[in-house]
Amino acid sequence: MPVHNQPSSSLRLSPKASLRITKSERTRTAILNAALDFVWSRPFHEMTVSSLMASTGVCRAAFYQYFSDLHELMEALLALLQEEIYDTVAPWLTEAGDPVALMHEALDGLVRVCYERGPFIKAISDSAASDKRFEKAWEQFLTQFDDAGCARIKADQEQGLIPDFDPCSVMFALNRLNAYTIIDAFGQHPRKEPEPIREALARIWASSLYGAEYIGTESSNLVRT
Amino acid sequence: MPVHNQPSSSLRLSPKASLRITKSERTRTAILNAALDFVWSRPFHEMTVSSLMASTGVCRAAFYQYFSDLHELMEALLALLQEEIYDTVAPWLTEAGDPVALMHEALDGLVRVCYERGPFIKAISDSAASDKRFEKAWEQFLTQFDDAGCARIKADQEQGLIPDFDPCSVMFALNRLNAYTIIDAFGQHPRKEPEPIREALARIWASSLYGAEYIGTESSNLVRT
DNA sequence: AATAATATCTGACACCCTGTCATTTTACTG
DNA sequence: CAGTAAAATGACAGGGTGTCAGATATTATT
Repeated sequence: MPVHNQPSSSLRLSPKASLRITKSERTRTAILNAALDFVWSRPFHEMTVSSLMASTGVCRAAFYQYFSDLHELMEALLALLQEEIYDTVAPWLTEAGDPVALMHEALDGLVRVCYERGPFIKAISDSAASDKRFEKAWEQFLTQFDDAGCARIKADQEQGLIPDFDPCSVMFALNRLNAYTIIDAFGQHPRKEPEPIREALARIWASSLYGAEYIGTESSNLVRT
Repeated sequence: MPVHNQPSSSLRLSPKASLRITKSERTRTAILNAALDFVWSRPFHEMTVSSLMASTGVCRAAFYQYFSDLHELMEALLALLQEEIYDTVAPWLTEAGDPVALMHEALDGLVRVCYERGPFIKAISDSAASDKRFEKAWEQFLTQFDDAGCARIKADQEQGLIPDFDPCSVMFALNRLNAYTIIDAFGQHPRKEPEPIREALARIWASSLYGAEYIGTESSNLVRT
């Protein structure tokens, strides 16, 4: 078993903390963990139901008791990622406070989390290329941030903090910037260094939204509410 | 056969203008055209050697006389796209002149071409998810623009037109911005409207590189050399 | 603790796609 | 209009998928 400097085990699932752990729960978790292990070190397109079930010790056909196919499994994993990322960037999206500082914090957190999960996120994105249903799930994952970010821009535009432009298309573009810069930079071994990537994203977001003077990480003097 | 407002036939290949058109050339072109037709209306992952050869009238096994697999075929198509796109954006990358105006022209052309080829470009990108070799070709395709754009930024930084930041990571990010914004916006039917996308990209590039005052399409007053 | 009921697992099957090969058919060349 | 080289063909093995009836293990009941 290959060793990596960032063990995928950090994302391994532990069985639910319920009193009775049914065999079903254990098997399902074993399959999810086998998938997480797999995509940490090998590309998604090499993952087969056979290879996955081989590493759980359960017969291949049992897989279909838990997932209708590999893409449904990936959908379960995407849900985990979605939650983790949303928690990280939520402050800029929803909370009141200095918008520039919150934006920088959101980008910091995003880069940190996605650097950790790099190859896993790439696997998610890759698997969207080969399944209509999952492609829609991935699209919705991105759209969620489009909508939330768009609302945030609108709010800041009303306060005069952001110049008047079409918030939807700019947010659409900035979210693809983040998603795919991160996937291309952190999706394969060896991953690129996170710090220059964070700086590049921060620069682009800051200058596009709030203007050149807010490019640094330090918080602005803009006070809200 | 479904009808689209942007016929894929605009990209169809015609047999080379040589005196003798061998049967081999005709078959090869027929396969490439079958692939172009296919990916215009259906996702790449549904494309099979069988389905392709069925629409050429030639036996499936003949496919392997021309390409070792579907991804090698896609590599041939990527080469076409690469040429077309490079020609469009080359002015900003290489020529002397007002850098801001040239950048806007490059983005104009890029959006125009990629809107035309939308679903085809998405097929290229999708196919990179399922083959190590082709993934490298796609990566090189992007890296080519990273390198050229990075050199351009450096040159403009030396002239004081662009502030001092790490040109490589910013160019890396801006190219992913373009590539995947375009793929997500124009890759499926119905495609998004091109104009708002163009504006969003232009705004982000202009403000990130040259500053907020050069966001409009009109050329700047900066004169070079 | 024994047994009934239910949940989980299993091996075997048909299906589809791939890539290869010996062979046949077709096209180019002199 | 041959003769040779190129192209196309059908058949094959290999490997992956998803399903099912039947076997086995787990849980619940008395």
